[in-house]
Amino acid sequence: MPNKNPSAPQKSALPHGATQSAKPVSGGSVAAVDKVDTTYLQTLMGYNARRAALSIIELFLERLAPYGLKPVDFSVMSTICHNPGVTSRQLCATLNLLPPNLVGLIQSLESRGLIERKPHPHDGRAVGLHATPKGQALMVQAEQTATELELEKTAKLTPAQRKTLLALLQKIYL
Amino acid sequence: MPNKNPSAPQKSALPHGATQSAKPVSGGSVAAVDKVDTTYLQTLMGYNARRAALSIIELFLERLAPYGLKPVDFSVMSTICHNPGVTSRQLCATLNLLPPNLVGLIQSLESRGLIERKPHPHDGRAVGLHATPKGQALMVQAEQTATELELEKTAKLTPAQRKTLLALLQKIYL
DNA sequence: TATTGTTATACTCTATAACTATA
DNA sequence: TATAGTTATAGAGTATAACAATA
Repeated sequence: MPNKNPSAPQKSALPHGATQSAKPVSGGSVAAVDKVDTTYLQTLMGYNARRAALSIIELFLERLAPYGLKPVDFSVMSTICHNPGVTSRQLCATLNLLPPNLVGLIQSLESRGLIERKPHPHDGRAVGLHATPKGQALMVQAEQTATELELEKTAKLTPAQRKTLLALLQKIYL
Repeated sequence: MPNKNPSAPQKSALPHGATQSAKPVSGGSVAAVDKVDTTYLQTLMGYNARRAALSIIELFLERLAPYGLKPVDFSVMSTICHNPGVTSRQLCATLNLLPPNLVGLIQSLESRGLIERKPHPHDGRAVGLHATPKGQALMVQAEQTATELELEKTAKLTPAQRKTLLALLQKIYL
């Protein structure tokens, strides 16, 4: 029984105006769809957040390609820059990544001369990650490019709406 | 030259209080990071939207698993239910999918008896997709489960904030 | 015993090129 | 010539299990 409370309206997974017992049009109900209705999906936060994120990431990939940075590379490099000495494990916890998937990424950044690995002061197991001057210089440019691209993609929003949107999104995942 | 306008403050990709010319602490600057600072990433819409989406999708996968539906399966089935006779090409355009990736998905839904393929009324190349009674019944339940799960994940938001968030996200990708 | 970092590997998701049948 | 649907396949992203070194 989908409706425990009959007074509360529920979504129906049926076309507008249709009911569960509605019969098909005579001849087999083969009408063409002119405009696709996505009313229901647009009520889902997961759907809208994903579509918005992918829309921004699409442009991100294009604009950040000259820096050789994809979204995850960018967020890792940025976090290292702003947190010198951060460990892999801390990056995983902060950015919601899995340790095995970070290994190759860190090695790549190191071989490009963007970061350095130094022994951790207290913990012999851990390794502190530090951006090199080259890495820092790259990220100053990359972060500016990212910020600009984001302002373009959110051009329909006022500064106040943009601030509101950021705060509300963080209420979901933080 | 990163700053065309020196009077406009810019993000620096450097730790708080640090400057490009700041020298490392004596001994090699090997201080441990206690709390990771993500201030900059949190100013990016792409980052926040992605993190929020993944947070919701994580629970979505768990709750919708009994229905055998993953996010894309769900959005496809839902769109077919609400738009009887919709074509694959229309689904691709609406949901931002690529045709080759939809083929196996449609075949799977058909072999499960959730949808039927009927000839298109005007276009001999196209195929109209229709949810079977079994598929419709499944989606009534699945959509209710999805809606409930979303309300849980957005529990920190007021109904007004939730509505605002949906509208603002759509301003980005629509 | 628990944790950091690592290796190997499997699985899923996404993207590209090329083909057919019809418009 | 253009479009709908399909096939095959490659690449990227994400996941689990297990191991060595250190706490």
